[in-house]
Amino acid sequence: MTDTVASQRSAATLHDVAREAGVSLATASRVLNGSARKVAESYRERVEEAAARLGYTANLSAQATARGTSAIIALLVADIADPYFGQLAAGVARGADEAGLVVTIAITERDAEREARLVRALRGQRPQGLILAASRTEDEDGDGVRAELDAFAAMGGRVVALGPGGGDVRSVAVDNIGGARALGAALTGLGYRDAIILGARRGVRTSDDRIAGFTDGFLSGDGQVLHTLRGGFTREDGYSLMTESLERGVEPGTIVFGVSDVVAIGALSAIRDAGREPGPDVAVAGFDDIPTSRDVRPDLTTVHVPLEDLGYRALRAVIDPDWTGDAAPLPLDVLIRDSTPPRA
Amino acid sequence: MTDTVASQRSAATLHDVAREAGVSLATASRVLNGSARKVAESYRERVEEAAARLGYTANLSAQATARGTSAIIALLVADIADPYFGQLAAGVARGADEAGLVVTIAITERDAEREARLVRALRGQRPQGLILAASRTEDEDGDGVRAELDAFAAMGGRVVALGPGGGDVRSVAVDNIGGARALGAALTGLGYRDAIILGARRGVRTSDDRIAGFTDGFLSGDGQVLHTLRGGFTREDGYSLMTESLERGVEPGTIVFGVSDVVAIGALSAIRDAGREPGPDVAVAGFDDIPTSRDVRPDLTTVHVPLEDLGYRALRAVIDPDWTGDAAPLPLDVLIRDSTPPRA
DNA sequence: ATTCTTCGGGAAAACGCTTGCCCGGTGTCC
DNA sequence: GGACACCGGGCAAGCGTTTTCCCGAAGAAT
Repeated sequence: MTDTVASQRSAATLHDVAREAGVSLATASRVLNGSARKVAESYRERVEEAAARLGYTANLSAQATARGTSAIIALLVADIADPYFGQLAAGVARGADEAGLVVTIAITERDAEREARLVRALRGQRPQGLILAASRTEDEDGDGVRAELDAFAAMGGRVVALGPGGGDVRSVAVDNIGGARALGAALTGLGYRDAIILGARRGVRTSDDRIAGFTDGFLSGDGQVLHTLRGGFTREDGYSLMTESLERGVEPGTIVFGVSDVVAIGALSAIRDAGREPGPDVAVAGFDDIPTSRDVRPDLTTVHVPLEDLGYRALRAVIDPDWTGDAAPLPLDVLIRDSTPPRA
Repeated sequence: MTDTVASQRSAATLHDVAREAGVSLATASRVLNGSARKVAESYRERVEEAAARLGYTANLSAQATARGTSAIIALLVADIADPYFGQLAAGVARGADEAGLVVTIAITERDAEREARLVRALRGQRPQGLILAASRTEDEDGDGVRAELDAFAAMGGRVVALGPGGGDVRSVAVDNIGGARALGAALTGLGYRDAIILGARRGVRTSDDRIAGFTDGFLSGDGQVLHTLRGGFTREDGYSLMTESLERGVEPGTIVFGVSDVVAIGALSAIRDAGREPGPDVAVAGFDDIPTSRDVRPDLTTVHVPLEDLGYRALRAVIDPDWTGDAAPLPLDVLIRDSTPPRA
């Protein structure tokens, strides 16, 4: 009986391969795990055969300790079940796969303290880079995170954030302000004059930017923002904020802007549950263009954000040693759909 | 100027901490990285202070090589942007976080060869366990994967699959057959007699089970399955399969069963785009109860699958050294909603 | 024929950590 | 007061790799 893969209780080591092939450790290493040095063809074959026979796979941890650098990218998201982050993650994963990197994922649950803890824990992996997709907040409570990030950068790790960067943090940004402004303007063009905004907590950068942009665009088209409600980024937040709004009273023909599609979709449900009809009666617009935005009825007017592509870019930005940054934030396109029918 | 975190270009090592604290490497290790042995309080303090001062975080790779075991769980999904896998991943991530484990994620893109390659690559990380959430197919083309899995198990890694396990593979299963059967029966109870099934490729276990169960339940309620179309698991598959069906001609009052909500939602769109009305005219039912199923109109009749919980269980199953397996597949509940109005 | 290069295999020293073992100092028991 | 546990710090041998040297052989140049 030959010494097959299944017969051993723990993984074959490079040592095993070298012995099996009758060569030195050094030679085996050079053959199997990419080295600049040449190895004679006869040796190469022997080693490769031995490796195949033993089912050898390099121990990445050992490789990382020896090389002093890992093949890991860490990805931090607020909530992986949220389609926004799901698509982002898909882009990151694709890029990582192309580059032969492994991605480890951590969930912040939108909690700054937790986020700091996670960055610290991830630091232990000595990843090549860290992609921060969790919603960045203004500095106040983000200090812990900031400190961990600096520590990470100081030990030679690259950090890229989706959204504003700063300091050692590279940034892949979309033009939230411009996109929201265009949306606001387009809506006044459709005849809307009164708006309600459903946003996240003050200080959450993405939300703040979208609110500011929308307000700007809507005002410039002679509209007025009746009020801005603050909650969070989830469907439930959208639902409860909208319910609150409806209780205060919402005139027919008002447009409700949710700072993300998920929020807007929650609002849609709330409107329906209050016995009103989204679209004709109360118009709704979102932001992100997640796939679901096309599947709800009425389908959702929104601003397209190329999420998957963004994730991919973030990955590129993090692995490129001399990344200079994108010139400007990515411009975004408005998509008018049925949830905002023209008011004549 | 003190020797602060930011002043070094690479991470502080345990050696640095030990020197800074004036103790041996062994003592520093025992204080910082959990050991059964006690260390005098005075020493402990010195070490902890030094570690804090230097911003020390243990190098997980080195730890893994030294200990011979990592703190990693590998998760294999077909497509992380799909809400099904997103929720699953959320559950896995939660469990891993609780257990102090890191999860690395890989995307199979529903390609068996790719899946085999990924398992092999992940093996290099020597993870404690592997969670296989990518759709399992019958053995024919899965041989490569099977072999890699065996190799993984042989070197001491635990594997759990969502769906059927077998061999060294632990399994966390839901009762797809029973759930689908109950759905089929419930629909005949609502007065439906003619069904069309939109499924994935033959051989994809989950799809096959759901089709079999549904057919069984529907027939037993005196219904008939007009035809079963095969495609894939995505929204686009649902859309194109439904379009194909509509071209063949679909009588009013027919029920369309999509093997997943995503497929069903694609069908919904196709029906609408063909100028027909989902629900009253052509009824639709799905499977999984993803959040979106409640947001589409008409909201989708489906079978609830506790995805997040399932992910969590999978994680538990993979880390528990003496896991005995759940007695039976988890029973599933049918949710009748507006997409299948009663006919009578 | 002699000296220089070049080539490529192997020995061994890292990498950053854990852990088995030794050993000196206390406290306990008879 | 002596024999005997304990206790707990430190030394050093690992863990599975990579990579720097060293060195002998073979070919090139003189």
